[in-house]
Amino acid sequence: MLRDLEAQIGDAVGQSADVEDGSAARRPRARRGDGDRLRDEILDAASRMLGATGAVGEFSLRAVAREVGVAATSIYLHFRNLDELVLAVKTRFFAEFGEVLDAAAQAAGEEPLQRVRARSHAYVKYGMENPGTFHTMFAGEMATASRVPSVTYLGVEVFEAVREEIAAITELGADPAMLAVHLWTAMHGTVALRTARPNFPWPETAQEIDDLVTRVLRAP
Amino acid sequence: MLRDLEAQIGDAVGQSADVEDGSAARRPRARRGDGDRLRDEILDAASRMLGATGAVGEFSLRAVAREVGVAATSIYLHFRNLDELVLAVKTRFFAEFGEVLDAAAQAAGEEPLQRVRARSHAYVKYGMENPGTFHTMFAGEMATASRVPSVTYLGVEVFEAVREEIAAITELGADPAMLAVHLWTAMHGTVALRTARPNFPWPETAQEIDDLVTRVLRAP
DNA sequence: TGTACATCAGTGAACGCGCGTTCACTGATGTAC
DNA sequence: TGTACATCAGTGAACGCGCGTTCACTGATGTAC
Repeated sequence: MLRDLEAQIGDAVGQSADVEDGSAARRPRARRGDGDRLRDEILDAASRMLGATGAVGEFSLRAVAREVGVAATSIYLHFRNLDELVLAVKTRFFAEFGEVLDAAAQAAGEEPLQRVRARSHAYVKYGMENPGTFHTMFAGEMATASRVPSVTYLGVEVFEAVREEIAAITELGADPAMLAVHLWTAMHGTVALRTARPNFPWPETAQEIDDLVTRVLRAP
Repeated sequence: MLRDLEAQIGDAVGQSADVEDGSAARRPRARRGDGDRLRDEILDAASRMLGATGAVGEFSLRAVAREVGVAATSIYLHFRNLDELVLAVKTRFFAEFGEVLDAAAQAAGEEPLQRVRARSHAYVKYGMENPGTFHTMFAGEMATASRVPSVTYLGVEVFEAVREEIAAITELGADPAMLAVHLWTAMHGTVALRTARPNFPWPETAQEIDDLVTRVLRAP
């Protein structure tokens, strides 16, 4: 009862009475049947954190719980362990990444070469603007220490989409799958190297991508 | 005295008497003026560990000390902190990497295109065979949590060497620096993607590299 | 040739911290009767 | 319309662990006299 009163006063003042530690305020508990809301909030917080830093030092189960404003144990209500949470984040990242690339291709019209070109630019743009996200998606087992095996095929749609568009370009005189791997490799390498060596005097990005795409795809 | 006796017995039997915990046996202390020997041993152990795993879970100052068979505090006799040790390892890795690439170019003869080709194959081969080393060299600040800034230009020789060889190829009709970046990017991406997605149906490596080099370097 | 002493090459206990995970619990809320 | 009760949505203390770093120390060995 005393606690209720304190809480009301706290709410009236716009803050809870005894929280002064700088972390997110204790979040209100969900309504009955609405329990999955916390799952979303955890996923949101984890995505935000992994997207920002690429997971290095600050990411941990406890850190996610702090960010959400919830007890560390509450994570276990929705994810079996940390690896499962990270896998969920990766899956979400890849879905978003795929949508961004598809939207870029869509905006480029019907001509398959232009679509591939747009896709390539979007790939690098996304990677450069979201290095944490990119790192989380691709650094995989090596960097995340996440031993979830199912990551193996995450991101295959990215490849499939570009392979199909390349196959639609006539007179290439080469295996579209090979060319798709070339392009994927080149775009991925561009992002990886540039984020790893930000101070190197790289050529202007758009020009490099255009030149790479042209060289990889032109007929002999 | 009793300890000396025990040690002698231990040596005679081929193991030290009271060490049974599975870690490396306590190493003998260096002779007077020979103190830098420990520095080398620490560097060796750290290189071995980072080269094997790419640093993820198992690497730590204390783990290095255990591997060497020395008290954790002894590391501080030779390195100011963990970051400095990691930087020393990276520097060593890049020196070795550069030598491997140079040797490959050397073995390919005088023809610059063949040298570039050999360099490219060696780049990918080294990366695929030493994923931990590769990751340590390039994942940099993002994955290692090492905030040493001087890493920025580590590996520039790798670029410089290939740029010069490309410049020596006549009738390219393009900026050699741009082409060198293309190749570096492509080889780097090949290693990065293949180690990140080992189960993807990649084309045969040598063939892909040859095709990539040809496409990137051929005149219009 | 002997010996006091400075130096070198380390050691070991302790610190405070954050981590993943377990366990038993709490208290609000919807529902069956 | 009232109320007992099951369920839901969490909490909080505790565990054992390994970490980076500090501090005061130890004991062998070379060297100056």
